[in-house]
Amino acid sequence: MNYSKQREIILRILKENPIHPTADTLYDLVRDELPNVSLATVYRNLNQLAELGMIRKICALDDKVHFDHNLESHYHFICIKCKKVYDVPYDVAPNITEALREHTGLDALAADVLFKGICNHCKH
Amino acid sequence: MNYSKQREIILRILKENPIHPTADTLYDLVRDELPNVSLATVYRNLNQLAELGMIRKICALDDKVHFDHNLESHYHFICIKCKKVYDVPYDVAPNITEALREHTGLDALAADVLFKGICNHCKH
DNA sequence: ATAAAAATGATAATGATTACTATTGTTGAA
DNA sequence: TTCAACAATAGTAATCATTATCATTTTTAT
Repeated sequence: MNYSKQREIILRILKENPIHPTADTLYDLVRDELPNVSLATVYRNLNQLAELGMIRKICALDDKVHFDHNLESHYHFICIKCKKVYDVPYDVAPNITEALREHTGLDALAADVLFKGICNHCKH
Repeated sequence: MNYSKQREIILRILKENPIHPTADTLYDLVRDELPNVSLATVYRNLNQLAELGMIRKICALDDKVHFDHNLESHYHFICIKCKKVYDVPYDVAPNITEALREHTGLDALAADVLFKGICNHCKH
């Protein structure tokens, strides 16, 4: 994978933002710095970075894919009103992959936990 | 919601099948009994039934939505090779909604857990 | 400096899902 | 039972997120 300014900026902006943006949202953010960037470039780079394990994809609702730069084990909470995705600490459900193996014999490569509800901001 | 033969058959076939089918797969199954059914009807009914809480949607990969007639608390395992979705018992990660509240103060209306890996069938 | 490989921007294509519309089916009351 | 109001359907067009294509530009190793 060769260097590209586009990829560097995409990754930096994703890292700066705790909002777990979609490709579309990230496209808008990147365009502030790089007005001629193509939406295809954003998708291409996000998929490449995810493929390399440098970022993660989050399948949050039934529609758009969100992206997460945080590689540590953790989970997510999506607000069904504002659609924001929040991080949830690993401690909430630790060792579930081990529990899966004990209970079912299945080996999981990944465990995605997604809570759905209304965030504190939208409650008020 | 008025009765319709289409909805009855769609729901019955979903209940008969443990495979967590997509709308597309279900469309094929329903057409065996009701050759003139429309794909739009399948989508419309699945969404209505999900809206009413009579079935559940599973956001499994980044692409298609799967449907689940099992309303009991349980989780899922998707095989990254054959794409089949298997049920995982609730015991593997019990009380995670309570754990979420204790750790974060957030109230979750739902908790979706999706393990990814290779199923025993595809391993051999 | 340069040639090969990789990445880009622009846009067309894809594929899942939803919207639209004319028609048909269901329902509850007269 | 009949009938009007309304819900649901089949068929198909439209939408929208994502991916593919391709000519051009950038990166990189020699």
